[in-house]
Amino acid sequence: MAKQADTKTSPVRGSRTGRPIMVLLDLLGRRWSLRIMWELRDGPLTSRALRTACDEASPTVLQARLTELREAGFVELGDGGGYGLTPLGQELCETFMPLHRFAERWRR
Amino acid sequence: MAKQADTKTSPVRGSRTGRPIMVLLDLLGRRWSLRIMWELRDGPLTSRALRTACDEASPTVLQARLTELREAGFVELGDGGGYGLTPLGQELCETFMPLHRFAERWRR
DNA sequence: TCCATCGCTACAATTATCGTAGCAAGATGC
DNA sequence: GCATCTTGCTACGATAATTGTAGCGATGGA
Repeated sequence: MAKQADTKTSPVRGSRTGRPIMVLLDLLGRRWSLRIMWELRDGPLTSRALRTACDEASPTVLQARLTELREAGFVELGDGGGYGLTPLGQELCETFMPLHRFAERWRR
Repeated sequence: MAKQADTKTSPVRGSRTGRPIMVLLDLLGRRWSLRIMWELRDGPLTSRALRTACDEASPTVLQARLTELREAGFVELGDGGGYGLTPLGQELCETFMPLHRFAERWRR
């Protein structure tokens, strides 16, 4: 791969300040990031199952997001295969849960 | 512009199902969407002030996001100029507030 | 009138994402 | 052994999104 070396996902694309909230908003603002977290909320999925859950999103970008989310510590590759949320990732995911109710109200 | 006609932002790029949560995750998963909501949390900003707050992001995409967020009902253009959150937008923004605390803990 | 700022747009260059195909490694069955 | 399978993951050309710079018409003061 050797695209993103060792830091986070990149020299923080969306913010020069490096404030954690900006880094987080940028990371989650990339395509499929939020969706991936959302789809993993009920438990681990294999890479292909995740792809199916994400409307057959291209494996290229899915792999990229997965790597980023893994480096961020939100997602991990289970020993028996399959991607799942880390405890930290679950915590983050629960932060989004109110979004579900909000979205339902919002559709009108 | 005439790119997105009258529906939401597009025929729901990130999801074919049209489930509100997917539409929302997709909308917020576009670049600068989350950031814009975040920067408007303390009150309205002029388009240029918002641009400054968003690390000089290009006005092209900022306008695009602003239009989408306006069509979604989260942002409005105040009578005296300046973009601000609608009551609905404030509600959504408050949903993100826990993210701030989370991000601070996460940076380590 | 001159100047500043407002919201907003054009346009080319650069990135990111898509879509399809396929790899190597590890199971499983025969 | 040896065919399958499925796993995580990658290559690569085509397409769509984003960037950066410049500037528009309208509005409001001096």
